[in-house]
Amino acid sequence: MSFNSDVAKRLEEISEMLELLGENPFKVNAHARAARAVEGSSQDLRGLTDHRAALVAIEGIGPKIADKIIEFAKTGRMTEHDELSAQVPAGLMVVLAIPGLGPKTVRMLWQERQITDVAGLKRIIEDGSILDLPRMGKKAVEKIANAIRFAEQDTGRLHIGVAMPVARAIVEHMRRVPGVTEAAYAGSLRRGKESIGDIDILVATKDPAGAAAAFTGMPGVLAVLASGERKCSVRFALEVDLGRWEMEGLKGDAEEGPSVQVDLRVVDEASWGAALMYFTGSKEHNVRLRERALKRGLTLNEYGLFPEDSEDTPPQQRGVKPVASAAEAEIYGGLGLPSIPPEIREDRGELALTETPRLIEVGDIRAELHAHTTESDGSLALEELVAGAKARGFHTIAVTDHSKSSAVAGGLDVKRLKKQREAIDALRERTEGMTILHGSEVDILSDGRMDFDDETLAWLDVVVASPHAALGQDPATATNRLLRAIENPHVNILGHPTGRLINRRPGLEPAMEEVYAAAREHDVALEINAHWLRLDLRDTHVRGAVEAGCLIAIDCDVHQGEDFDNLVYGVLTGRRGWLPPERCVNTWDRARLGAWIGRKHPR
DNA sequence: GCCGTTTTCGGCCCGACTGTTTTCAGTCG
Repeated sequence: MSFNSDVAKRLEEISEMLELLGENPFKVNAHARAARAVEGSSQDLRGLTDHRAALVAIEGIGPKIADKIIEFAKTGRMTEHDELSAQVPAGLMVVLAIPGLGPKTVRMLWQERQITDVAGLKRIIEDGSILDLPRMGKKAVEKIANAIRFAEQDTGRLHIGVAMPVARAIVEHMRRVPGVTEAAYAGSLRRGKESIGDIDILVATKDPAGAAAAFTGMPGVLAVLASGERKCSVRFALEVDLGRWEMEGLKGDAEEGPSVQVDLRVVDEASWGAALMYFTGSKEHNVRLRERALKRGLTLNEYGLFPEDSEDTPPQQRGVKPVASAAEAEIYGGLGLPSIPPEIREDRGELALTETPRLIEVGDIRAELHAHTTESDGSLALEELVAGAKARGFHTIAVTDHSKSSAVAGGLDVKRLKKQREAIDALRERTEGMTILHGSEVDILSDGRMDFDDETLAWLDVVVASPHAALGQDPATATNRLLRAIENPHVNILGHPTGRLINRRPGLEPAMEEVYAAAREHDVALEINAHWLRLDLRDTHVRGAVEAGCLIAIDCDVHQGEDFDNLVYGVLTGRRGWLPPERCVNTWDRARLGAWIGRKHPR
């Protein structure tokens, strides 16, 4: 785990333990916020621990928390964390993680019945003694029991590539419901996060009851969790195809199969923009917007931006006319801000923008530079791959089958490479309008050596260098390994730099600042591998790389035809990293891209 | 515990839903 993640985890735990001890809620929130600031930071905070002022300069980190971070860097411990851990049983944190059980209830269970873990909670549910506690009726207890059951089989967050098709299908379903004038998905999915907790669907309609009925009654609904006038929640069945990664680590109820919670919010058309903004989040972004509104004598809620007054009743209930409400852009404008793209609404500096940034879009991408054929572990023949790239309007496709060390993936040795070159030359003869580059996804061996000698690397048209094995090595070794690959004079792109698989394995944890600096110096593009199981670089790394002046490549790592469709996830990740199109080599025209690649492969 | 274009002290976002209540507390997003 990276230093930032380690620190964030401890700060988050401090926040939760303080909450269970009944501490000041603002102190609790301050730690939670600091944890998010640390987790979301694009720089490795370990490098800042010699400069206290630099830590304190980060929003959400003050002098006290800075000292805790410094202590952790020096000693590997946080005294406050240790002291709190001695007071709060570890099992209580697991109980707190059960949806529907909040700090007040868990604290009450702990104090009144000495419950310190899930097993204890199950025991008093089974013997019925939980019913004697305040606010614990039959229905409440049944809900808790269901939540425990689901939590025990829950796999955590859902990959964006699994959630997105489901959300799109539900939005289409809701659009066809009579009376519905607008439908969209919101939440972390709209922000393009790599994984999501649940799916948020928003509709505008004149017939809320009809929309709710159409939602709770649609095919795929396994259970209705809540059903109100403005909000419904259901558990929805998932069909998951992990393709060449066999299904592992993603499981659901044994009988029902994997599922996801989907929330429907029903709003009036007039407040569509305010509602979409509110339900898109992030929570931190929204809080900042509300604070900003208050400073300007306004109040912001999911119904609109209103003039501030001292009444207790919310303005929309008193017929107060909003300053803005129908469109997101109007509300940002009313707050003196440019429109902020959903992907960067994370309270990571976006509210200081004076104009809407031009971030990369799917339509900007003109080339795929990382693709496999049946020669290694792809399922597309050479001709099919090139046809697929052409169908998407690309001007360049790079054929980059695995190198010889990736034996299980059918990696090519030099002899097979030469033969492949003949086939590519022949295909070039009969292909118009498409530049076909003959490259290789060359293994970066565990010590940083490349899987081919320099002569072979130079002979290839393009080289994507990727780590595939020894992904558990320590950070220092991993850093040297990647730096050595970047320094090779024939490497164009560093492929999936960390080798992580989301929710599956953490991958390498190199010193990213050093990787950025070397990549910039040696003119190597860092890849955003667009497969939704990888998204590697991840969003925060992209932000760091962009700030460090690096070039980025967004590649689908095509193994089968559908993989081209993963481009959207790579682009979303780029947008979350504030990536402008000109810094992504896949957006360049044929000549510029060819010249950039060719500098390392002279003919 | 953090923060400051009214502040270095006194604030800290806002509303819906649920279940257990008879006016509201807790949770969630």
